[in-house]
Amino acid sequence: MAVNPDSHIPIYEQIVEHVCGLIAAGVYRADEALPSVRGMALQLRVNPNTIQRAYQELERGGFIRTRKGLGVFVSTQGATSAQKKTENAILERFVEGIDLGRKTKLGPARIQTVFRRAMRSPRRPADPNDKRTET
Amino acid sequence: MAVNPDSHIPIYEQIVEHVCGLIAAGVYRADEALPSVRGMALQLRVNPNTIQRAYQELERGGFIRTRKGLGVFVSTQGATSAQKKTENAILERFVEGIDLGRKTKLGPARIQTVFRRAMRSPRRPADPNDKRTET
DNA sequence: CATACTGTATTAGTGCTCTAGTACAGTAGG
DNA sequence: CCTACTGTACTAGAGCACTAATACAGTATG
Repeated sequence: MAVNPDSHIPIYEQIVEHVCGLIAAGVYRADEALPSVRGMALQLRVNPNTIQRAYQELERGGFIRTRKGLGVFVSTQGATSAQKKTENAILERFVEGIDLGRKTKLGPARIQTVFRRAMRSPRRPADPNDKRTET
Repeated sequence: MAVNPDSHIPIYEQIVEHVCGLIAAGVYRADEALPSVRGMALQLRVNPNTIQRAYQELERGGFIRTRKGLGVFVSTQGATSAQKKTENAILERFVEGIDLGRKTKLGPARIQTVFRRAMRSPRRPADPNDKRTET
């Protein structure tokens, strides 16, 4: 994963969504340790404080548990919570798009066509408006 | 339309998308005048400069033409351009959502289910539209 | 020309994000 | 105990995006 500093979405939020996705996908499992604050900061080339803020939000969301001196661990219900959150995020994106379509008087059929096209597109191509980036 | 100042999307960009949608929908037709910078500012309760910036971007995108002392007008190809742009915006939202789903290992069927649910939801403004009822 | 409307430019201020440095607190292991 | 690793807290500052106020410039009309 690489952070996109040009996005209007703050870096710490990009990280939150990224890590949340990894937990939801089962890359990090319950009770498994995530990279340390400093380690992750090195890895993503951002300031440790930025990571800390992301981890704070993840803890507030109940996805992880942090323990001083030990590290950061996926919480027991982390995976299911993350999955729920991610599904909400997906729903939100879809509703946003559909809303746009309705506003410009596109019919449902047309909107669905666009969706099918989106399903076919393999992966997000590099975009100036991109909100998240890949590893 | 109500602007959402709490969004991480800048107000001027919200306005750009909004006006673009109106043009695409045919609410404003070719050569028709849009509300003046100051008029729109009053209407949306934002600073005229914010409107100006939105109009600047719309002009750069070729959707409108501005003339000192006269006003702002929908360009000849404004509608078709706006439709194209809007469809791209929709596609982008969909791809974003789908991408999220893929990252969390959701199958296509599951993703489509979420989409259907989104299609059913009548309207979901990500912002409280009725947050303040000023004059 | 005077007025009143248009859009434009410039400058300033506010708030948020991010970075940086430093210090503190808990745990593990030699 | 000492060291080295964990997370945490705090302060200060730079940079940037957004907003705001004000002054400038062009057009129409009487």
